[in-house]
Amino acid sequence: MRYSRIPDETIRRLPIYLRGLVFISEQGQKKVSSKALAELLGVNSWQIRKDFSHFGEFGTPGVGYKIDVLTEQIKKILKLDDVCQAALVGVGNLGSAVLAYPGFGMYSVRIAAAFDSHPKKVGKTINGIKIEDISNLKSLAKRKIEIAIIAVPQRVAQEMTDKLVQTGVKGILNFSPCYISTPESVKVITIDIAIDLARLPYYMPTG
Amino acid sequence: MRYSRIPDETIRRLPIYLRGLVFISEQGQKKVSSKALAELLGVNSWQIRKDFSHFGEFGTPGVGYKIDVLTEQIKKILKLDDVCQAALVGVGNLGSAVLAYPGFGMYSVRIAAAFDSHPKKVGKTINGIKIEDISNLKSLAKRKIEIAIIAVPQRVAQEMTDKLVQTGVKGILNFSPCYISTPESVKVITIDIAIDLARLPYYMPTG
DNA sequence: CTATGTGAATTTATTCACAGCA
DNA sequence: TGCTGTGAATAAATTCACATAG
Repeated sequence: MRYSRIPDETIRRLPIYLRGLVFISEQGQKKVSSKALAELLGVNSWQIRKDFSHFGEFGTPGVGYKIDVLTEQIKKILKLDDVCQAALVGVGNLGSAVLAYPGFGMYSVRIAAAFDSHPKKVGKTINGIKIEDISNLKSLAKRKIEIAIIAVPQRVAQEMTDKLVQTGVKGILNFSPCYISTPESVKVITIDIAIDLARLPYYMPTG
Repeated sequence: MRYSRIPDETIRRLPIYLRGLVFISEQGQKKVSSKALAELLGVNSWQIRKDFSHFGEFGTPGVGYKIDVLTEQIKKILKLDDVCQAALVGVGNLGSAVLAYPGFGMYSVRIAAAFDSHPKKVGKTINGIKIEDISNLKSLAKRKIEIAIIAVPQRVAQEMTDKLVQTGVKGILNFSPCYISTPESVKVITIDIAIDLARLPYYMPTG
């Protein structure tokens, strides 16, 4: 079933597969079977094959998948073929951790600008990125930055979002622990680092 | 349909509802309708009602839900009625941000210990928590800490996990960007802060 | 008249089992 | 023989429509 609509759940898993493929590739491997990838990632092999089947056939029965071909395909589906520039808004504890995080490069995303409102932070350089004053946010339009990562306190999250939308940002990764409202055309993904911890006790054996 | 098995997706959403309820409560409200809560959180009202219906009936038709009753119920379902102690392993950039994060208290989780292997960090105090050497990990068993948050490099994530399992930890929140293997009895939830960013371009309009 | 709670319908996702290719 | 790719079967989640309660 080539090129049917790709289920959202499959899209959610593709970056995980990508991470696994990069890992295996770094170990010098050229090919991988769905079974081997599944074991590395803690998922089922048939799930992987079904997911891949939604956007083509590039495995070889009896052998497996060529890692470079598969990696390229997944990046293409996720629209990660070109390097994408992102801006960070809010360089507090969490924002600093995001700025220092090495894992974005794998997904072709580069943090190219950082903003904060605190005078003590503005002007400092972290990881090669100079922190700019929040009033500079409007320069994003000219700089062709279409992704923003916000890590600001809840009380200013919506305000920052509105400003970002005005500059023409098309996607926001929201680390603030609240819903932020945007036009249909601006996609938001929210990560609340506490919220997953909250369901851990539910799954833990009692006693 | 009282007390049927609660779907996993409902469990995933309960902490979000809890966050919303705490927010509304802080504004002095005592009651809330599914519609008002839905608007605050950016979800559907029927989804909220359906979710709640899996574990009881405590709304009043024509009025809404009493916030305190609902909050208590959700905490009970999630097993968050008692305060839960957690240990942090790995006080790097991300670990420090976790340690400073104010949002865990809402879910009755308190970070009670922190560990690192780096001699420069051991002995320092962050947010009232003194960082201990990783060799002290075995003391967790005596201290009745059953939740661990790991934020260590991938190459030592499995090793730390194995040690934590040995101390009797029953749940792990994993910020390391890799799958970690545990016995059935130890629940793992993984958060890779880069992985959600990777699917943002897919949902962004092209052009 | 308003808002809950829920059966039924629909949509979506997972799992299985195996045909078919290298 | 080993592994992919996929229809069919199953399971799960979402959405709707409305009876019912305050």
